[in-house]
Amino acid sequence: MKKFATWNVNSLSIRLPQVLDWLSAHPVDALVLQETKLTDDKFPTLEIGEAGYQVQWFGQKTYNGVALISREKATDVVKNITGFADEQARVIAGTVDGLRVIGGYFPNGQAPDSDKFTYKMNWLTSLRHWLIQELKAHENVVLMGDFNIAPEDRDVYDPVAWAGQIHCTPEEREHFQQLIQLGFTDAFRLFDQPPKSWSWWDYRNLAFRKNQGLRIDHILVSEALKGRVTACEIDKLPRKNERPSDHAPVILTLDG
DNA sequence: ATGTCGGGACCTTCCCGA
Repeated sequence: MKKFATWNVNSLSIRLPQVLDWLSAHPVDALVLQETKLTDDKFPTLEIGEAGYQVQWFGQKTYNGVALISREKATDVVKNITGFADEQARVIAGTVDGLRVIGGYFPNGQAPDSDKFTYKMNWLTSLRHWLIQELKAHENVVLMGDFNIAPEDRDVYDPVAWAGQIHCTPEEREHFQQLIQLGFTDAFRLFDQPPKSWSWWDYRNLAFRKNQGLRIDHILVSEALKGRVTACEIDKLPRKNERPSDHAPVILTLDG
């Protein structure tokens, strides 16, 4: 049995103790983090090493930043999308125990009429082209992270209010479906899930208390892995911590 | 409710991004 997870921590400086606590309760084989918001020289390699994990990291000042934490050292590490020049640190990929693990912090996009949305569309197109190559090179691929896309209306607490809004536009959802068409499966939807399952709740408006959220953090598995998936769950517990991230971790369990 | 966070700088208060 193997376990993989993704978590947007919204600043690893603030959240490191929670990440270490979480790892001791959930000793996963690999965990990808998003929004570390740390330059590479400030990355807490020592603390993560003391917890018994290897780590690869790729960050920048103030914004973005990703990491791949794993029991076994990741090899063939790639930072950002090959073939897409990007100022922003958003992707880290590595091979762990024969599985290609790709962690992504997809652009937020801000608003459908913004420059940031155009960037998001270009980023998604480039990601897809690169993934075609990754899928040719690796049979077992796990693509996970903060996609900043709610794929369907059932992934949105108020689909009417959010219709056409960022995370829910037809263009973003089309990009998500194009990833699925590469041969990926949304592991969360392989199983019956509680209704109103979200992975993100706005800090504002008492959103978590009212369970007003979106499912925008995902774990996609390649065709060869689909039959090995035995569970995929959102762990809401860390969102109840005293200084929580606005995102909850998502956990994948594989047979064998 | 444009309601909260986190980081950073023109730094104890504002701005941006989410």
